[in-house]
Amino acid sequence: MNRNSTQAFSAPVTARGQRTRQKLVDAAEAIFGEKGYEAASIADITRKAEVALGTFYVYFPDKKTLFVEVVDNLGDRLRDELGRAVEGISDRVEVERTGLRAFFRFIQEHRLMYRVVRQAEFVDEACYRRYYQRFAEPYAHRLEAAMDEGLVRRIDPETLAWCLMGIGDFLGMRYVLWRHEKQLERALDAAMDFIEHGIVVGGPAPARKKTPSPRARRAPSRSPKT
Amino acid sequence: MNRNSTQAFSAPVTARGQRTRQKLVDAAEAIFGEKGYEAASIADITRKAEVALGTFYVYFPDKKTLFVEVVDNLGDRLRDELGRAVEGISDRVEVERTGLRAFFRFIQEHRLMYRVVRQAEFVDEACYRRYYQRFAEPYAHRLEAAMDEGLVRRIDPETLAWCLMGIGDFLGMRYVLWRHEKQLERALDAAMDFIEHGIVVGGPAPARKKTPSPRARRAPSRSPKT
Amino acid sequence: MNRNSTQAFSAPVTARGQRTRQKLVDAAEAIFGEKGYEAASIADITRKAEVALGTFYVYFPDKKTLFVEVVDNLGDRLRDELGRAVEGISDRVEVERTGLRAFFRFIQEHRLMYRVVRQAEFVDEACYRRYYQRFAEPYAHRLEAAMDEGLVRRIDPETLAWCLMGIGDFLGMRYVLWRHEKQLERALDAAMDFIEHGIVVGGPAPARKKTPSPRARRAPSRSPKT
Amino acid sequence: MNRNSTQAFSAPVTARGQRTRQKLVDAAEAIFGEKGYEAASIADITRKAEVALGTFYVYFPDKKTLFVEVVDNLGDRLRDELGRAVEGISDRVEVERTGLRAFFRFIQEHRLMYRVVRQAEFVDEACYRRYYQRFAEPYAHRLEAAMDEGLVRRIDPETLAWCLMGIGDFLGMRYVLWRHEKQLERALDAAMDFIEHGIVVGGPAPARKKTPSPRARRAPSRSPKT
DNA sequence: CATGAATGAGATTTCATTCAT
DNA sequence: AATGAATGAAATCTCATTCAT
Repeated sequence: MNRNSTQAFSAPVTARGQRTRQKLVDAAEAIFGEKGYEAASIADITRKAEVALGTFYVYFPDKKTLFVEVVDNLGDRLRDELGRAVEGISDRVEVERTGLRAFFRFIQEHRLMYRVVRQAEFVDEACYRRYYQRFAEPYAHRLEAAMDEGLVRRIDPETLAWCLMGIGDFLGMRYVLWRHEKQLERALDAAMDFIEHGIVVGGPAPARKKTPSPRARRAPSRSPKT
Repeated sequence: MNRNSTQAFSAPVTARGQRTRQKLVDAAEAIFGEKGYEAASIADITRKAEVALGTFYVYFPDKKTLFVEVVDNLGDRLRDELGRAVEGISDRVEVERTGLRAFFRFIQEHRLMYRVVRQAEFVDEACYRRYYQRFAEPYAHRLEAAMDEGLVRRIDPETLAWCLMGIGDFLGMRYVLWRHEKQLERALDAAMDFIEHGIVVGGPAPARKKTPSPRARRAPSRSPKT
Repeated sequence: MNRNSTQAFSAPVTARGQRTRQKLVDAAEAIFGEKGYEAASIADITRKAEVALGTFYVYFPDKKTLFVEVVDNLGDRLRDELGRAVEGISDRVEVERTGLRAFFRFIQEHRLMYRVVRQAEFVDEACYRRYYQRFAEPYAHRLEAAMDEGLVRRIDPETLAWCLMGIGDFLGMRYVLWRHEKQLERALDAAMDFIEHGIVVGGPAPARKKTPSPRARRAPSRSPKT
Repeated sequence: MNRNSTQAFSAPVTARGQRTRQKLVDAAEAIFGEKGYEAASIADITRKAEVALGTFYVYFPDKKTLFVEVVDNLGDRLRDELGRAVEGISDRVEVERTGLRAFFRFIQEHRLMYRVVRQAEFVDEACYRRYYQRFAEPYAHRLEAAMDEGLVRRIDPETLAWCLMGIGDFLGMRYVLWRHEKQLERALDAAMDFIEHGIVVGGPAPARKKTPSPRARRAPSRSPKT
């Protein structure tokens, strides 16, 4: 059925080739973000990149491969940008606030691309997970280090990392993607208040609590210390 | 193209018709969850529903309309289920914990359908937003009421609602969809610890802090250097 | 990669469907014969059949399947036609002559189709072999029966069948396909002369010769019996 | 489209150029045999020849031209090889046997290329006919000469040549290409028996029978029953 | 109400060929 | 002479939707 050859895929490596390839990646970023993975056609991408249709297949074996590359690129850039943003900040709370702010700025600047990631789930699940896990793991490690230094309360670091990512993601969707940016700063402050102190009224954080059995914690916080 | 919700479309209303319609909705739920919106064909759905291809168009004007109905159904059911789960619980923290747990159970039981929602963004954005806003608004109201009663610290309720939704969403993805359910309870406890008390070590929750101007907070306030 | 469903292919079975299907098969016969397998496009076939392009895929999963069906059809018809032609003829030589003549007539009437078979080798080798073997086997059996009755000299029947098929095929190519039909009858007579008596001058057929060792037969025919 | 053989095409003539050209022809031989004309791509050929894609068009104006050259080469080599094989053999029957054997050996050694010829029919019919006619004509002449010398019965030489070619072709397909080589010698003996003496039992070859009118021969002449 | 054959626009992908280097 | 990036026409195949029964 498939009379394909057995050679691996190989794309041009000259400078000119690199330029063409980049044009395609950039165009894909824009088109995927605008229309979504399925609705974006190769023709859309090559038209935007101002190359011929066939040129696409000189550089990528198929649409999915390019999509995965675009998503991975996005992840790399986001990671680098956030890393740069919080570099040198020692106050842990300030790291979170700055990181969150940098994340929102990144979304603002790559509004279209950000939407693309959600699509990845049905295109290439591995790539989808990779996108989130690439952050979650180092994030958890840094949080754990902060806990060791006494800068953050001791909470299972992995869970905490995913909670904070969820907060960032949803606020980004609500206040950046959906264009309510006037409320963004207010929301950021409110979120930081929540992240710092939680929802419980007046309670100090319990000191050394190991994750308790769920039942035992029914009445948790009314400790005299408050 | 845009025959939105004001459809001049009229479908059978007999009992038999209702049954056929339901078969289609149920089948669509399964197929959309399994394959995603684009990859799911009408033929897939009618085959699963055990009706003829043409019957689809007796009940729905097009594929998108059915998809939107499925997503809306999903949202309604989730809302109802969570509502039922926390009904009658007075302890606010317990409401959160129970709600989170009910949400995870819902995902477990509708693993495929959960994935459908993310697809909605590029199919019908209104429906996608509706899905989240339907929760966010009442949630914010209930949180505000709890604040009024002094059960929850005063934080911008809308922001808080989206933060909590983000936490639930990401933990659900990480610990339910990605099948690490053995860690689910531990993660739930850790998350509740975070939600209750935040990340800051030992500090009491500040009483009445109004959202400060962003610039003013550049350096953490307790620093005389500012 | 391939999000195909797992259901087997199923084509319409109504009378109308049968008619459409036949139109496609007939058109394919003509187009394949005219252009060859590769050069014949689905669009060519549906255009000739006067149906829409998509209709093709209602009846056949792909081009190859239709091609195989066409070749198999051709083989069936040829077999039936030759069978009918020689039915009731008792003189064995006359059977050969009549069969050859019927074969030539078949080619004349299905000139295009006949060319198709040669293409099958690269399309579906099984189908290609089937085409020839379907004849070779019963042919060899009938020849063997004729040998048992003393109507034909005893020669390995399978080899003999393939020799006779080769003769028919090449004469058909030379004198029918290549349009030298004026010479056809003369060629038929010459071929029959050869088939009946071989090329050796004056020699009677050796009576009971079992297939001798190749070396031993170096000087074969100058036996006194001649 | 029709730049047939009178090409205004000029290729490099240096020694280096000749080497490159030969690499391409050799590679094409292999690739065409393996994949068939249509499925073989220029890229396949240049990859195998270890030259750049563009180099192809330095030596050949298009794919078809190279294919025709390959087929013609094949024909030339086969003719030469068979010529060499029977050189100096005086016994006519032995010439046939040796020629057949040499043909089979040629197929064995160029198994893939043999298949190429059948493809030629739809690529370039002239080349296809040329392939067979190049043999048929000298073959017929030699047979006629043998008849003049009384070594072979007098049968229309052209017809006889095509019959013998058909026999060789079909036996080659059946017993060499389809890998039943263990039976090859036996088949060769059986075929020679048939070729020498025909199928008719015991009968002496009729002496001077001119091709009779077809109608007159309806009933075999020796049968009183008619 | 229900059916399912028919439609055709549109998507992906291949590859012979060109041409600037 | 040789290169290989770029081209775009053309082919296969899918599927939402229509409509006659």
